[in-house]
Amino acid sequence: MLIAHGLRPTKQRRLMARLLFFSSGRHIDAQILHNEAYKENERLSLATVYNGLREFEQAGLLRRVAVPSERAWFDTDTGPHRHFYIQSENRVLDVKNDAAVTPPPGYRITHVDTVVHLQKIEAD
Amino acid sequence: MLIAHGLRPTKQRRLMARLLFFSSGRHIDAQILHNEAYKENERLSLATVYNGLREFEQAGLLRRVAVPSERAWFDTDTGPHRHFYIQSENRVLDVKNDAAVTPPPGYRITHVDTVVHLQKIEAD
DNA sequence: ATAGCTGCAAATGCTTTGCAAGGCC
DNA sequence: GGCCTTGCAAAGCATTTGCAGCTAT
Repeated sequence: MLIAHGLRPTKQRRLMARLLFFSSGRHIDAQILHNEAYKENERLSLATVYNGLREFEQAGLLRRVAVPSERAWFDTDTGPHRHFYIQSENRVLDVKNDAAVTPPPGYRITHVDTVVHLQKIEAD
Repeated sequence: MLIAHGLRPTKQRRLMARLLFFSSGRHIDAQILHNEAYKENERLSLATVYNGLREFEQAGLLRRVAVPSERAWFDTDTGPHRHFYIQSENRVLDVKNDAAVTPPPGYRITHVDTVVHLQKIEAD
């Protein structure tokens, strides 16, 4: 998987990949991933986690989620789908149903933020 | 306007309000606003701009836009509408047409990020 | 008068980077 | 072996905060 995306499969990157993709549809930030590595008694510097997440993102393995948090969130599901964000709990969830957006019980929608990402078309 | 939103109309806040709302549908961050203040030969500390933007946001005069920029963007239009974001130029635009999302000429859509903001419903 | 603001600088928190040491092909 | 990667610490940014002095009401 790493090789297929042009990344050398080092010990650290293999660990990160294992933690990230063992279960699907995960939402993580650098701290969380770093903590998980420590729980597995693996040494992994925080800087390497940041660099690794950026590499994975550029390789198309992760997608950055646009939540107004002070931290950067990544989603292991790179396909098109929407997110719930609970600011008070700093938590990110997937919108399961693709048709209707139904908030989880006990929560109400305050507002919806839609950002269409653009890229300049190169001239020939 | 400031008084109506519970903010004391100090010199600095009046200046910020003037810069922000003189024209409509503006997208700004703290740096931009600070620069504009300097162009008008007004002294306004960057910290005051940050604090002011936060106050304006909490007062409902501004809305924070969820772009994956390292800086926080604010929109003077607090109504529901969508945004374009051009990462390479660090620029935010409104989606004009409410029905179809048509990118400006010369740009193509890379992906769409939708975040539904939730809030916990307080128990009675 | 007095509660609330502002300015400055320092602190904070997240993220990136420089560089020497180590690992992968 | 040679080049890419890691780890650590330091640097870099954006943003917030502490506090003394100032300002609306």
